[in-house]
Amino acid sequence: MIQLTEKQKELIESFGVLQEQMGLTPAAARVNSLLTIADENEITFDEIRETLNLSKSATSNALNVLLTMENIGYKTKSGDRKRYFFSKLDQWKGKFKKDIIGLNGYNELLKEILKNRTPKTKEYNDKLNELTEFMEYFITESVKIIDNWSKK
Amino acid sequence: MIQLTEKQKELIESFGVLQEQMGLTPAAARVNSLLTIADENEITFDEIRETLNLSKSATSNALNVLLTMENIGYKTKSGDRKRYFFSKLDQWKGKFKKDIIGLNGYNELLKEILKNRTPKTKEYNDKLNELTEFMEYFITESVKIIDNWSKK
DNA sequence: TTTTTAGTTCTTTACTTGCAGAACTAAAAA
DNA sequence: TTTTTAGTTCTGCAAGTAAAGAACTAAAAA
Repeated sequence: MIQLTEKQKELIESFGVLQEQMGLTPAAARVNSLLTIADENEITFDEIRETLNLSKSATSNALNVLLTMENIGYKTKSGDRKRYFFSKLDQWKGKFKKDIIGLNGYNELLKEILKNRTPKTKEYNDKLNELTEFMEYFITESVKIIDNWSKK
Repeated sequence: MIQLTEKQKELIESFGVLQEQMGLTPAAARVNSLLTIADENEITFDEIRETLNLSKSATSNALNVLLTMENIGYKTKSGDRKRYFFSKLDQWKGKFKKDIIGLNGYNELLKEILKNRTPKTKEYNDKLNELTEFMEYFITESVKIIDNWSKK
């Protein structure tokens, strides 16, 4: 059982809620929050289960989701079968970049919509065109921004 | 009933799927797609209902969701009680900006987590600190990018 | 005044989700 | 060889959602 201050419990809940809004299940959001907030950086399956009052299945599924998203990782210790889970913070920049580049797919569809529009609605088509150009601009410039940070 | 080419039907489906992934319900996603793709820029409640084979309630709810999100708008014509719905494309830039500025809330929480961490895990705390600095940098730079486009 | 129009709201149903609890498994320990 | 450990997978349920259909409503038309 991981000892948590009241403040930490509170932070786990609010950070948990934020992450639910970003698509995680309640259980996965709490596990990720715990690993981000707790003083001990490496926490075992059973400690997580006990601390968050989750069932084994919920714990197992949450951890596996977070592992495949690479939000967390784990290490092992020789002569010890347990896995020690920890929060990975360094995937953030990569995720930002991926999300932004993902907008390309959206933009490609917008362009195809534009290509297939009647020429009669010029005003609307112009707006649509401006939007695709904006998105293209935004994507390339944002990626530049992110890459520039890494160079600092 | 709005006449649609096979290509348009196909585009409505693929654009619909994309928008479901962005959080819209299937019905709302199709309505938004229809308003984006159809040749006629202004479409009535009943035309939408018929074209997409939706119930009145589904149509009503979808339209109201899209209206409050400001994804669509409507106009009226004097001596005609119907509302004529259309796709708003110009909200996109604003939404981008809002989403990015919304990251501030996330970042504030990360900062508070950092403030409440034990000083013992220096390496981890440093990473967390770099993350919050990166987010701050990313937010201000992205907003600049967006504002620069508007000035062009 | 009654009927029609243009929707909205309520009720019910089919389906999905998140999780608990129990059964299971594979490796290590006893 | 049996038991324990460290989980995973399966089953079932409670709660939540999306949408159909029907009942309703407010304004306009007849």
